[in-house]
Amino acid sequence: MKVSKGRGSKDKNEAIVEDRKSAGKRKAVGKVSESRNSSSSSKRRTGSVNNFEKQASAKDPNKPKRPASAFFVFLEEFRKVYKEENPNVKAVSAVGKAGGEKWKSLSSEEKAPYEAKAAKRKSDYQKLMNAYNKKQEEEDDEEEPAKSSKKPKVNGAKEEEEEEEDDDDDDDEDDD
DNA sequence: TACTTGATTGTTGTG
DNA sequence: CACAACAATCAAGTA
Repeated sequence: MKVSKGRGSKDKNEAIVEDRKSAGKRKAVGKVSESRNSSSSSKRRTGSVNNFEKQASAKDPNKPKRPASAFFVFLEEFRKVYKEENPNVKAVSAVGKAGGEKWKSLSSEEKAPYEAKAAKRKSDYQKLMNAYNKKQEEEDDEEEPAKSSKKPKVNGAKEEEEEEEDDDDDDDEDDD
């Protein structure tokens, strides 16, 4: 029991989720945002509140992008299938709609493999972030110490996240 | 930019 | 100070 929730009285994210869906796009909802709105002003861009920083963060080529969600993983495959069935349709919106519809049609078990894949990506993402984080610390010297200090392979890179490997799934193996 | 949904992230708010 | 929950942006596919 967590005494009380955060700022809002709504302890159910479901309610919000519904709202989000209702609105269609989660943009400028202005529902319970009165609070953070004061500070964030309009929208909290990418990380930084100041538009100035916005570009800074956006210009980070080393910054790992967000991992694809289960839906995106599914989309990747769906796109291929959709393309074969609809070679004429190359609009991303078409695949998005069709994919979204199909996605909802799938059962939890069917989404399971996709979620598993997405989960794996998430782990990798966190790992990349770890490296990215470190980089930020030693940015003072060199961004990529590839010649001086040579670090062949860091095996125990897992901080606290245990990664489960599926032998049956295709994974990136070792690179020599 | 169009569109999909999920996730990541950031900020706020209360205890 | 820390957790919790919301709120907004972004992630890819091509013309």
